This record gives sequence, structure tokens and C-alpha cells, in this order.
Amino acid sequence: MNCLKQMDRGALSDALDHFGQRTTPQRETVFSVLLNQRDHPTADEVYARTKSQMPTISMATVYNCLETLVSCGLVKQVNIEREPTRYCPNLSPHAHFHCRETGRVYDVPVPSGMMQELAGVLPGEYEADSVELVFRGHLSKGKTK
Amino acid sequence: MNCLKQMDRGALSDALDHFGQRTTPQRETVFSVLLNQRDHPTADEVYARTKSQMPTISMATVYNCLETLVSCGLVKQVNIEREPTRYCPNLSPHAHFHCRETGRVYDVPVPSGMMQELAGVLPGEYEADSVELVFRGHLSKGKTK
DNA sequence: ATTTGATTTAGAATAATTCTAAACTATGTT
DNA sequence: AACATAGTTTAGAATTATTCTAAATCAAAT
Repeated sequence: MNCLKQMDRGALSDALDHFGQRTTPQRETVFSVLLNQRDHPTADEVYARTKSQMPTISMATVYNCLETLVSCGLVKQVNIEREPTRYCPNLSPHAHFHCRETGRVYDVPVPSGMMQELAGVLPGEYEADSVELVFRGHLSKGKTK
Repeated sequence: MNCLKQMDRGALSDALDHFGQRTTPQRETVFSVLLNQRDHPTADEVYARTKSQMPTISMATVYNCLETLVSCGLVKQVNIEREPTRYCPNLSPHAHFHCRETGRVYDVPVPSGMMQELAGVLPGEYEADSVELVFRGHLSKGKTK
């Protein structure tokens, strides 16, 4: 039994429905894994965590599920340099901070006005449907958070 | 003979010197390839272009040279989704626009004030040394630019 | 019940990048 | 000038995240 709150379960099947896709135990479990530990795991990490709840799941299915969740807009991919893609179920507007020392990725909330402003720098002929903002550096005063 | 303007040649050897690296024909040629056609080529594309001027160069050397140029701060890597890394010699503050239809990447100048503002959204404990801003979408009115 | 289409699965294939070790080059030292 | 040293280039092998393939499974709809 995967631990999806009723609310999240609803959001999942609504979104899947909307794109003509089925709600499956694999998709539910992968989604719950992302929601229950929000640290931007890689596909490998999602696989490991999902496997502990559903030992028969395969890597290919994890990739399939992640791709499905992304295409339904429930999850975002986070691409950091040449590293494996990470997955993030935070849908509110935010940026990412990548610590060069630990490799960890943190969500950084971005005021909604800022996103508007960003869109404003684009010349008219560019029509953006997504904005990605990534900071890189390190955390000061030994904070690991 | 690679076509590096005297100015760029100087910038190159200064930067290399500063990091204790030598100025080599390979590095000069790869750098000139980036400066002479500013369309964010992949390593493969840089290889092909460089090979036409210097037929004996190897792929490994192209990767080495690109890495060297990046580490000296003369060139930036542009990572777009899961695609191969692209290389960009534009050092002025700018964002990138990735057209989903053509796959092309465009530089978008960003007013310097905007970069300051962006840095401002970071909570105190985060110390960023780089900011990456990527828009994705499409170009309107058939403009290919 | 049967057909149909979607989903899952294991394993093979792909492709960008990195690694390795040998050959080459340049530089500084005697 | 000869030599040692360290940096660079090279071809090819290795790595690794991801995608592909084709068979098996499952679920929904007739």
C-alpha cells in the first residue's frame, strides 16, 4: 500500500485521466515516493525507493512513470549540468539551488512577480511556456539544512 | 591558420596563462570555431567544424579544449534538458531561449539589474556564483531569425 | 468470453561523455 | 645542445544515463 494522501491520489488520477492515461499501482507508488521525500531524487533513487514498496517494479517502468507524470504536469524535471535528471513534485513557482560541495539541490521560492518580470525580458517573437532558473554555489556557515 | 582576431587571441592566452595552461593550436582553433559561428554548437559540431581546419584533431581533444576553455571562464556550457551540452562564448549576462520546434538555442540579453534582482531572491545562506536562466517555447510568426 | 489497446517488464541498444595509456610537444635546466 | 619534466594530444575502450524492443500482462469495452 503506497502512502498517497487522498488529495494527492485525486490529483494524480484527475491529471492522468485528463491526458487519457490510466491510474496504475506503479504510477501511484512512484508519485507517492516523490511526494514523501522531497529531495529531488534521480531515476535511480526513485527506483530504489519504489522497489522497497513494490519489489517487482522495473527500472524501465520507473522511467515510464516519471515520463508520464512529467507529461501530465504533475512533476518537473530538474536538469543540473551533466548529472542525471532529478525529479521534483513542487509545482509552485520556484528556482533551484545546486550546491557544488554536496551536490544537493534545494527549492528556492520565487515571488510570483519575479516570474512575470523574467518573462518580460523576452523579445516579442519568443513565446515561452516554461522558465528554468538555477543557481549554483555553496551554502555558507556550514548549514546543511 | 585559424581566424582568431588579435584581441581574442590575446584574451585566450591571457586566460590560459592565468590558470597555468598553455596556448596550443588546438585550443586556439576550437576557440575560434566558437567565436566565428555563434550558434551554440554541441561538442560533435565543434569537432566537425574544427576538423575542417585541423583534420588531425581528435574528439577527445575537442572535449579537452572545451573543458579547458570553460574552466578558464572563456566559454559557458549550456545544458538544455537531456540534450548534448552546447557551448557559448558569450560572456555578457544573458539568458537562453530554447525553441522546442527547431531545437535551436538563442541568446537573450538580460538587463544587468535583472541579474541583481534574481540574486536577491536567494535566502542568505545560499551563496551563488552562477545563475542559469533558460526559457523554453517557440518562435511566433514563422520568424526563424 | 474475446478483442483491443495500454502498461509493464527484462534486457539490449544507444549516445554523450569520460577514462586510459601511449605518443608527442614544449619548456626549463644543466 | 642534450635531457628531464610536465603538459597536451590522441585513439580507442569504458562508462552510464537513458531509450528502445518485443514479449508478457492487465484492464476496459464490446
